[in-house]
Order: sequence, then C-alpha cells, then structure tokens
Amino acid sequence: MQYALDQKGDLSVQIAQKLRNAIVEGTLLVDERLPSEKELCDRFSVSRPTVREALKRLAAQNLIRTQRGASGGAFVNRISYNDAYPRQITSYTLLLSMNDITFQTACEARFAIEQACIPLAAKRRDPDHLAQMRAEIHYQDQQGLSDNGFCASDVNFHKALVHAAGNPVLRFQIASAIEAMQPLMNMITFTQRDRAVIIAFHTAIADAIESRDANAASQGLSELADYTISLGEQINAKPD
Amino acid sequence: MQYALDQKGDLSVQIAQKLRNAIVEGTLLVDERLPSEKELCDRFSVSRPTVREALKRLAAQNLIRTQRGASGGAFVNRISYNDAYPRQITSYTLLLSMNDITFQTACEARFAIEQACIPLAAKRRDPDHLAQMRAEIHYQDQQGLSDNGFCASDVNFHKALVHAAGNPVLRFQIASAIEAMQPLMNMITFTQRDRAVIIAFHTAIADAIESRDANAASQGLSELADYTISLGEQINAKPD
DNA sequence: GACATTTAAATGTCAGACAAATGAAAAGTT
DNA sequence: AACTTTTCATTTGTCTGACATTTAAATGTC
Repeated sequence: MQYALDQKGDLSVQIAQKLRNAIVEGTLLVDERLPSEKELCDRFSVSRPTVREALKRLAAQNLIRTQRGASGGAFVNRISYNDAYPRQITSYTLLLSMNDITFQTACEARFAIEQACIPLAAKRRDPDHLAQMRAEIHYQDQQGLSDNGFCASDVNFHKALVHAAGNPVLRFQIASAIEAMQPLMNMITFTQRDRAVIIAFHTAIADAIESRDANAASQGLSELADYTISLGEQINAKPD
Repeated sequence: MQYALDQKGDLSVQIAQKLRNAIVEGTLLVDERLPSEKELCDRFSVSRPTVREALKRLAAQNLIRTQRGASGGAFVNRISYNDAYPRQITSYTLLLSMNDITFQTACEARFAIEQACIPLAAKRRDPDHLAQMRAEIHYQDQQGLSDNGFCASDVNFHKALVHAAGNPVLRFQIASAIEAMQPLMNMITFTQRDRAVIIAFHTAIADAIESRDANAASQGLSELADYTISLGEQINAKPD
C-alpha cells in the first residue's frame, strides 16, 4: 500500500487505481480485508468521502465487497464466472449498440466463435448434454410456443452445445457472446425466421454431436449461420 | 428518471442501478448530459455524497464521464473498443488467476477461439496483414531478442492473424483473450519453449493464409496448440 | 454454562462548506 | 464595432463533522 499520490487526476481515481493494482498484482489476496476507511484516509491523507468514492469504484467492478458492523470492512472478491457473466453481457450489449455493428458482422462473429467449440463438444459430449439439446429441440417444436419462448429455447440449445465442450473458459466467453447478441437475433426471429428450418438445423447438429461427427456438426452450424445471415440481408434489402 | 427508491440495499447502489438502466435501455443517449448532482439529490431525495457514490460507480464502468465547470456535468459515454479492451483484459486475467484454471484449459480455449477466425482470415487477408505477420516472424528470428520481446511479438503475430479476419467484434473478443492469457503463456516461454519450432508454425500459418488455404492454416494452428499444451504438461509433470 | 445486554467498530448517510475549473456574460479597451 | 479582459454563476472535487445502522465480540445475569 503506497502513500504518495503525486500523479494527476482526481484523488479518488488515483486511490482506486492503487488499490486495484494491489489486487491484480496479488498484494491483496482473495477474501483479504482492506484497511478500514479511516485507515485509508490516514494513509492517503484524504477525507473519508474521497476514500469512499474510490471504494465504490472498486465495488462497481466487483473487485471488492463491503460489510457493515464490527469486523466489517471491504474484502477482496473472488471473481467467479457467475459474477463476471452479467457484467460481460452488459459490456457486450453496449459495445454492439453504440458502434453501429451490422447484423451480419455480429452474426458472423457469434457463429464463428461457436464453431470453435464444435470439435470439443463432439469429443466430450455426455448423455446429459445431448438430452438437454434434444429437450430444447422438442420444446421448440411445440405448437403454442411464443416467439419469446422460441428464442429463449434457441439460446438454451446453443448454450447446451457450448457446455458440452467441457471447457469453462470457452463456455464463459461463448455463452456471454450468444446472450449479448440475442436482442439482435430476436429482431429477425420476430419477423421471418422459419421455425421448421431452424429446428432441422438444430436436429442435424445434435445428431452429429451424438455420433461424434465434428465435421457434420460444423457444417450444420455453418448452414445455420448462412441462413441466419441471409435472413438479415433480406430484411436490410426490404426496409418496411 | 424515476424518483422512488423502495427496494433493498444501499441507496447509492439503487441510484446507480436506475441510471444504468436508463443508459442501457436508451433513455439516456450517448453524449447526453445527466442531471447535475444537486438535481439528482432532489429527485432521489438523498444527499450529495450518496449521489456522488452512485455516479462514481457508473464512472468506474466507463458508462459516464464527468466534467467540471459551468456547463459541466456527467455525460453518457460511447463505449468504444479501445475503452472496453483493457477492461476486458483485466476481467479475464482476474477470472483466470482466481479460479484455478489449468494451463491446458486456458490454452485450449484460447486456440479454439483463434481457430474461429482462420477461415475468415484466409478469405479476407490483404497484403498489409501478411506483411505484418511476416515482419513479426522475421523479428522473432533475430539473435539477440529477449524472452519478453519474443513473447510480445508472438502476441502481435496472433493479433495480426485475427485482424486479417476483418471482423471487429471477433477481433475484440479474440485479441482480448489472447492478451489476457499471455502471462500464462509466458510462464512456459521462459522455461522451455523452442523458438525455432514456434517460428516454423508461424511460417506455416502465414504461408497458408497467404495462399488462402484455410485448412492448412487451421492445421498449423492446431499443431501449434498441441505443441504448446504438451509443453505445459511437461512442466506440470516435472515440478521444479 | 446459556442467554440477554451492552459496547465498540465499521460502514451508510446526511448537512454544510470551501476549492477549483470552466464557460458565458458583462465590462472595458482600442 | 470588434476584440480583449474581467467578472460571475454553475458544476464537480474535496473536506469536516456528525448521526444512523449494522454486527460481532465483550460483558453481565440467571
């Protein structure tokens, strides 16, 4: 923990930076307690509101949690997949919505990344993953299913596929990308996506995964990607 | 902008949540100015420190920026790739370091994702991308190059490969994954990675990309992945 | 020993004040 | 009239001190 704050910028930013570095570099370990607010005030020679603003910055990034009461304080968080997941999705969503990403670009990225886990899924899938995929396909084929329900099940199918790859890092990355892009995909589903075609692709992919045929699964996913992208182009071509 | 804060939890958290929702949902547009701190105090019936803590939470997530002076205030940020990039890398790094991810798992994910952009890179690469890749390969072959220099160039080679795919979303996602995993990779480089072998793989990949042979490039990357993972296993097998 | 009470420490919130930055309006100058 | 300088109001950044709330540990009581 350093004491001098010589650099430029707001004090709370500098303090947050110092503490963040201590966490990232491992000087402050997971579940370790930070000094109390009063102590931090003394160390950095600033007032309590300033220290608090710095701590809130860290809390907003899930780097710390705070607890009131005796033996309370700020503690270093363990960053779990579940914590990082919604954060990742929000970040993605904003990135997509604020930067004029075309549907084609987003779609291409999403399916390209999903392709990455096909070989692993074909190798490692177990009966549970297959059952999940089959269940989603069956669900998607029901008559009274709403558009929202179909979309959610669509996402679940792909998440099951990613899960089957058995790599938590890959799963985290791909699943968050899929969820972040769901709003863009919905835009299309709600207009002209043909459920029967989608279900046929899903079935082909599930069959290929079941028989551990990575090439066939890859091709099925490719065709699904092409179909989805072509739908997007049709919509762009015929405005209203 | 709502006024009531009925729910549980800290006030600053609730206020930050409301403002964040307004931004994500598009109620507050990019570059739009938020109400001044005093106005927010009145609207939410809280004190200024509380409002400020809420704003700092948003600022920590890069959702807003603040400016002092007349006609200053808090403004909604456009989330750019450059802003989101270091954030993404930090998040990844912590996730990897705090969750006992094995080298094999991280490596597998990293190369699997990189595979996703090989077909696109083979299709879209232009002379600039090739020149960049060749330049890095040449740089890696120099005699006095430090381990750090070799590693950095290694990362640059892969970033050039990803860049060649010509998809900004994919590039963002893959490049941040590659950079986040660099520390793990370095662990190996500094011990027993054979530069000549690596350079041979890089050359094979570059050649394949140049001749637009996606299969060959994919295989080259696969072999590089296998080699890297096998090195990791050797290290695990022989502690110290 | 088990339970209730008190206490101390810590974060959460509030109120008011001053400092610093900044753009705009007002005043002054040519 | 055009330009420069000054003043000024607004807004964020920071400080001080206080009180409220929560919580675990210490203390007291039976």
